[in-house]
Amino acid sequence: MQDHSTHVQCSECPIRHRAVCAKCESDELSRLEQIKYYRSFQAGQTIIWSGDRMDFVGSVVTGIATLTQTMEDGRRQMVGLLLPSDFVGRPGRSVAAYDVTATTDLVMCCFRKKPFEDMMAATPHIAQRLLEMTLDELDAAREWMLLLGRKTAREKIASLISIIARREAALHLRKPKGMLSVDLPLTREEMADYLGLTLETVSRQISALKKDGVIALEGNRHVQIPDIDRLLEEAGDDSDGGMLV
Amino acid sequence: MQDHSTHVQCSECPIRHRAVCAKCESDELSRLEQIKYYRSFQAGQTIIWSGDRMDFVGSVVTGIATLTQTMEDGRRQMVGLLLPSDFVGRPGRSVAAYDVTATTDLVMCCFRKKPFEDMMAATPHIAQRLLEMTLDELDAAREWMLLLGRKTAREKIASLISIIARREAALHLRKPKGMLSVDLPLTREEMADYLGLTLETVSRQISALKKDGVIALEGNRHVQIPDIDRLLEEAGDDSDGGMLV
DNA sequence: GATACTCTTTGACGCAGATCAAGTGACAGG
DNA sequence: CCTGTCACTTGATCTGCGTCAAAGAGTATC
Repeated sequence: MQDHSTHVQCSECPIRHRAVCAKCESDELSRLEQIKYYRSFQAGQTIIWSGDRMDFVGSVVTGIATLTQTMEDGRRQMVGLLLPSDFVGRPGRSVAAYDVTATTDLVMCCFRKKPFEDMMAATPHIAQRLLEMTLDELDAAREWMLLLGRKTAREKIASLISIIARREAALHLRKPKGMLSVDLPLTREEMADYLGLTLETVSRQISALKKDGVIALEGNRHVQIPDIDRLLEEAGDDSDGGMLV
Repeated sequence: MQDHSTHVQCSECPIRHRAVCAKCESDELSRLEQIKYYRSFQAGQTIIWSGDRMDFVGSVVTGIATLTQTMEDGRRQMVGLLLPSDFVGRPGRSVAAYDVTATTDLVMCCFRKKPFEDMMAATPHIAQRLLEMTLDELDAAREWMLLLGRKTAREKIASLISIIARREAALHLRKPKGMLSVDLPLTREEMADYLGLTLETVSRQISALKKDGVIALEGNRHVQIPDIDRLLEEAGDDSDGGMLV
């Protein structure tokens, strides 16, 4: 697979940045430009329900969305956390498999499915880029499975904070230096759904990490990390998880 | 994405069946034929360790393999179960991210990475087929996350049995009819690693399901399912999971 | 046929995290 | 200012599953 990532130009629309190479596919790019459109959602709004017809794919421009699965009796498990530039929707399927919810105000860049699929069939780079993104998501899902299946509540919380710190850092393209400081974009209940815990346990473990000096809280949603290595150790990860690359 | 699956011809090599369309890509197919080779492994043998250099991709021809992640203190979580025709290895990465282990005697059809990637770049169908397979895996991973995060031990066991039943049925292209009967290709410990439990809990819950008449055991590894709907209900799934399609 | 494996089952007990419940603080609206 | 709501914290208690331990069952080796 050729790497075109070095000469990608990013602009307002993340799909331009993530899914195609600007230099090599400029004509297809302009066709993508023609079929794209934007949708806005308010915090808390459900974008689409599992089982609904879904005739678009898209990527998050600003804000945060979640994918969740719900059992009949109401038990919920988050299975995806979408930050800006993340992709939603599956080419080749017309029914949503998960609830997609905006947890903050959110702007999404959408493409109607049919023309997007046509374009994908015509331009190999898009399919290849999408494959790469999907493989990354699969890796993230497998990391998540280890967390859900084998980590303690304390390790789960430490993992979540470091995952969010890592993703925010990657997003802003800045190296973490000095005292790291992270906004948690989720409520305690959403964190619980992410981690397979109850919200009470989430709250208790955050308090415990704070008492032990692993993190410091400023308000409820803002976390400061005096020692990232300490946090990663608490998370039970055997590597730095790409944090310091 | 065009659907060529209807006129695929399957033969000894699953990659032919799963990754490309025989009618449309016959010339590329013959090139795939030229670069493929087979490797055999014994039950229990580790195919590759996480962190090792991995210069091939491949797909399982016969037998069963697992992907597992291990924490420093030895806690293990299975993150992938590979049945015949499943694909291993990630184009664009040269280091294995998981331990890959043969749990039964196994034959794998391999392609050296470099020529496979060249071929993928040259033949769009391969990338598109691989994207589809990866998206399927991602869906399975997300179902698995719900299981790990929110299901009880009993539901986990019932889910595992129905998952294996479904996949075996799909493999043999036969509709389940009458008394379903399933071979569990995993030890109790491997099931525990799949489900995020201990082997003792797995054993206890299997005994409980047997006592309650949900399943019947014939030896340790062979399960009979008198009532598949009952089992699916025990699994906590809200659909039949494609069982009866 | 005895021994030594590995895989599995079953029992007794303890604990991490769920459940149930009460209380705090921030903020909006009347 | 009072009141309601929402997100969060903290406490008390319960329980599902993990841990530790022992023993049964099947298979291979000599």
